[in-house]
Amino acid sequence: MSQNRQDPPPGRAKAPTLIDVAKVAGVSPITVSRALNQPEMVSDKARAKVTAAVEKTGYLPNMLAGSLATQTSRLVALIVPTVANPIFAETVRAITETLERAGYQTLLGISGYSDQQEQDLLEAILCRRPDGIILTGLQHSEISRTRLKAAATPIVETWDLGEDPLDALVGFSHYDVGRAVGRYLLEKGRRRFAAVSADDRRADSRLAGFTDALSEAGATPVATRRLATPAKFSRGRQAFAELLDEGIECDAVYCSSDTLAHGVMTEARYRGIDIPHRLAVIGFGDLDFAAHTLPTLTSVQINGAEIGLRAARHLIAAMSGTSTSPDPVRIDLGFSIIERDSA
Amino acid sequence: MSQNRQDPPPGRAKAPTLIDVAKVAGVSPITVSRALNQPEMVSDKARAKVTAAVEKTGYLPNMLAGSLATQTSRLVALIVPTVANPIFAETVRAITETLERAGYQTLLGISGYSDQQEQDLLEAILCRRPDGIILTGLQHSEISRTRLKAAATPIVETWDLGEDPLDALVGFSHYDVGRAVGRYLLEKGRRRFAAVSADDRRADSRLAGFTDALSEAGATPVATRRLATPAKFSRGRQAFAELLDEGIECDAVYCSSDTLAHGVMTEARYRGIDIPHRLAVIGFGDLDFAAHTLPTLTSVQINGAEIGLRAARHLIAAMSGTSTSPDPVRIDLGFSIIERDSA
DNA sequence: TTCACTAATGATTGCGCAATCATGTGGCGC
DNA sequence: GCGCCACATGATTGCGCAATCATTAGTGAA
Repeated sequence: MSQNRQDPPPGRAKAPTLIDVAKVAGVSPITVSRALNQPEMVSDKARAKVTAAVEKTGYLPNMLAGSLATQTSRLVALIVPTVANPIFAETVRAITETLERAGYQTLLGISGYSDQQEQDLLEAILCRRPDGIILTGLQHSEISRTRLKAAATPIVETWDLGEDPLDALVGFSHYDVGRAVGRYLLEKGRRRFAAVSADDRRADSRLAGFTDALSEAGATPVATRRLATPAKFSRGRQAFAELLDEGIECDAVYCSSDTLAHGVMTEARYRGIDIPHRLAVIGFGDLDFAAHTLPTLTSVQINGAEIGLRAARHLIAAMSGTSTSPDPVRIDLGFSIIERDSA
Repeated sequence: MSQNRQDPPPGRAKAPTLIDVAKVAGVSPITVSRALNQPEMVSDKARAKVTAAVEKTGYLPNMLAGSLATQTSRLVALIVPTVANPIFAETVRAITETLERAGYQTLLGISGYSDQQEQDLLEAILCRRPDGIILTGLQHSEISRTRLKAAATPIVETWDLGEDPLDALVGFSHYDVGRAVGRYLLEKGRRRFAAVSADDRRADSRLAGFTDALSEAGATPVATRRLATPAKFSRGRQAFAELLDEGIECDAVYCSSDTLAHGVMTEARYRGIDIPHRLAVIGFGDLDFAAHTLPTLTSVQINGAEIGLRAARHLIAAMSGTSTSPDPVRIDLGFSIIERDSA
C-alpha cells in the first residue's frame, strides 16, 4: 500500500469497485463478478443481492482492468480516410452499429488519405489492444503492415479488392468500375472524354480503368483533372469551368464522385450546355441527391452500408473464434451503373 | 502462476511486454518505462539501449495496463447523433484531429438522435473510464445525467446553448437562428410561410424560433411538415411536393437544413415555380453546395469544425488540469445568415 | 581523502478485475 | 444415517504497467 494512501478521500469520491459492491451486497468480490458476467452460475438470491448493491452504489465495471485480466478489450479499431464523404459516413455508421450490437466499441481514426497518418493512428490504437481492426483500402505503410501482422488480430480491409490482403477483404474493384463506366459511355456513342477525378488512391484506380477502357477503343481522354481531396462540389464545378476556359471540347465528363459530377453539371447548366445532348456526365457513389438533380445523374451505385455491415459481421465472427477457417475471406460486393438522364 | 501456463507458448506469440524489452536491453523494467515516458530521467546510454531493444522486439506499450496503473485512459468519448450529416462530420473530424494532436483518442458513439441509445452508449463508454466526454446537445436521460455527474469527468456539451449544462458548453442558440430566419423572410416581404423541418430536437428549437418570429408579426405558417431524420434531399423534395399537392399556397419555405432546402428547390424548379420571385427558400448549415445550386441557396452559416475545435480545446485544458476554474464555460459561436439568390 | 549531495537505477506494490483452484452446502440414493 | 455428487461460493494470483520508496553510482567541496 504505497500509493493512493491519501488518508481521507482527497476530493471527489473515487468510482466504486467490485469490492465496494461486494461489501454492500455481503458477498465476495468474485461472486459479484460472476453475477454480472455469468449470471447463470450464481444463485437467484446472490444475484438479487448483487443487483441491488450495484444499483445502490452506481457501480460501473472498469473495463481497463477487465480487459487486462481477460486479454480481450472488446474494442475494434476503425480507420477511414474521411467522414465528410457521406458514403464513408454510411460505412462508419453500419460498422459502429453492428459492432455495438455484438458488444464491441469502435475506436475511430481518420487518416485523411495519408499513409503516414494511418500509421501513426494504428500505432496509437494498437496500444489499446483492439480485438479487431477495420481498415480502408489495401495500401498501408511497410511499418504498418509489419505491426499488423505481429498483432495477430483479425483484420478486415474494406472498400477495395486487390492482391495481398493482410487478412479478410470486403469491397469491390475500383478499376473495374472505371472500366465499366468507360465502356458505358462508349456504348452511348460518346467519343471525346474529359475526366475530373480526386487524387486519392481508389479514385486513381477507377480513373485507370476508365482510361484503359477508352484505350481499348482507340480513344484517350482529351483532358484529365486530378483534384485534391476532399472532392467537394465547388472544386468539381471550378475544375470543369477551368477545362472549358482552356477550350477543351468534350461530349462526356467522367467524375470520380457524384459530388464532383454535381459541380460539373451545375457549371454546364450555368453555361447553357445541354445535358445530356451536348454533354454526358457520370458520377460515382449514387448519393442521395443523384436521383434528384436536374437532369438526374447517372452514377455508379455501391453500397457503403453493406460494406460496413459485412466487414463488421466477418470481424465479429473472427473475433469470437467461431470461424477459425484460416483461409482469408474475400467478399466482392460489386457495383452497378444506375442509368439516369445525365448520361 | 495459475493461469496462462500452457507449457509451451500455445499458438501465436504473445505481444512483448516491458519486461521482455528490459531483458533485451539489459536494464530493469522500470528503466524501460522511464525511458519511454520520461526520457529526461534516464541516462543517454540507458535510453539508447532501451530504444534499440524496443526496435528489436517491436514493443508496443499496453495502454490497458498503463491506464489502469495511472488512472488516466487518454480516451475521450464522443457521442453525435449522426455522421451522415456533413456538418456533424466536420465536428467529428475537428474533434478527433485536435484531440489526437494532444495525445488523446476518440471513442465514437452514434446515437441516432435517440436519448435511450445515447444512454446505452454512455454506459458502455464510461466503463472504459474516459478522461473526457463530448456530447451533442443538452438533452440527456435522467440516468445519463446522474451517471455523468458521478463520473466527475470533464464534459463538453456541443451544438446547443441552453440552461443547466452538465459542465462546459460550446454552441449557438437554435431558437435564435429560427427567429432570425423568420424576421429575415418577413423583412423580405414574405407573408405566407411553409416549413419543412426535421424532427430532431434542435431542428424543433429552430422551428419554434421561426414560428415565434412570425407570430410577433401576426403571421403563422400555412403549413408545417416535420420529417423523420435523417433529413435527406429526397425527403425534402417529396415533402414539398406533397404540400403543393395539398393545395398549399406559400411564398416562402423555411427548411431546417440545406439538404431539405435543396430538395424543395428542386421540386419547385421541376414544377416551374420561380425562385425567388414566386417562392423564397432558405436553408440551414450553409453546406458546400449552397453557394452553387441554381439559384444559389440563402442559408444560415454555422461552423461545425469550429464547434469541434473549441470543444476539444476546452476539454484538453480541463483534462490536463490547467484550467481548474470551477465556473462552467459557455461559448456562443453564433451564426450568420448568408444571403444568396433563393431568398 | 572524506563527506554531503545529486543523478541514475532498481525493488516492491497496487491499479481492478477474472481465471484458477479450493472449499463449503445441500440433495439424493442406498 | 452415510457417502457421493452437483452446485454455489470463496481465496489466491496474475494481467502489464507506473508510483513510491530504497539504493547505488557519481560529483564536487572542504
